[in-house]
Amino acid sequence: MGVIRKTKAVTTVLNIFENKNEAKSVVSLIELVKGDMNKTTVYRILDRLEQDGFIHSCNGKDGLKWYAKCNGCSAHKHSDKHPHFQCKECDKVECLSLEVNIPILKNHKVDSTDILLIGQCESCSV
Amino acid sequence: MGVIRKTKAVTTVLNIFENKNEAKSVVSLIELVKGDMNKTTVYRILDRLEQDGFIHSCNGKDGLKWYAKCNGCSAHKHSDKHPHFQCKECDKVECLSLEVNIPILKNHKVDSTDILLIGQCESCSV
DNA sequence: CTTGTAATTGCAACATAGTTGCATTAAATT
DNA sequence: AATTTAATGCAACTATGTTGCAATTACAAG
Repeated sequence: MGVIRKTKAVTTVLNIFENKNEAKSVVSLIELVKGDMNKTTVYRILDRLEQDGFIHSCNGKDGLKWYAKCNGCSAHKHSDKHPHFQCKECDKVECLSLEVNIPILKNHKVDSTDILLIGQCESCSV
Repeated sequence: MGVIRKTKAVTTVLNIFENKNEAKSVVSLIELVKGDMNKTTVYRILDRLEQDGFIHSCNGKDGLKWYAKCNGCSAHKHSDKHPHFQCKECDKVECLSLEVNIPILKNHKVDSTDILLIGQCESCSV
């Protein structure tokens, strides 16, 4: 299941993440590849790439989904549980290499976390 | 600015939060008061109540907005920066009274956090 | 290199969440 | 009771994301 074919569209999307190690919102990705492929295709490629561990997603402050390249992930082991930062001025999302330790909750099984820090990025806090 | 009038619609929404101290998604609120008021009104009332510190919002795992009653907040001081928990089975959102301490980030001004723990709630982890 | 098949894509239509403008209604102040 | 202005309803709209299906294409097998 889940063979990923190296189509032109997949290559295009992968290149975007390879060339610049930067998180991208789905909306901006669709805009970026407009003309090369359909928005449906973008959604489907992102799903596949995420399932196979090439990229990971997080929710931005406005409820929009962002994607970024994974470091050290595969379809089997997803080690990308890092927090993210979003600038409230320019909206840019960054992956943070931080450990945030969450206290154990009784009566709850926690199996993932969504941690987003919101504020001003370096360029915007002048 | 921002005078909140005690209209029938506002009272209805406030009662929902007073009677049961439980987070509600906007969608479920609209459904709950269908017949009593328009969905536009629901969105606008939620905005006003949040601005005035009666309720606070958080983003669920699917990017949907959830609201819950504030404890100890006002329009001037918003002390509700607690994390939330969402059950991946039943989707229910709970406020957690936990302190999660975030390491200081150099080059970033952090002024709020969005922390969502995802897993199984008590009723669903049988 | 050709062929078979299953993954991938495009497209149009749809679904859902949320917003806006404007005319109407109704709190609350006098 | 009259006045003022916040609040509401409604319809139309925007944006994000999904689905079904026919057409295309990667790629493995011969």
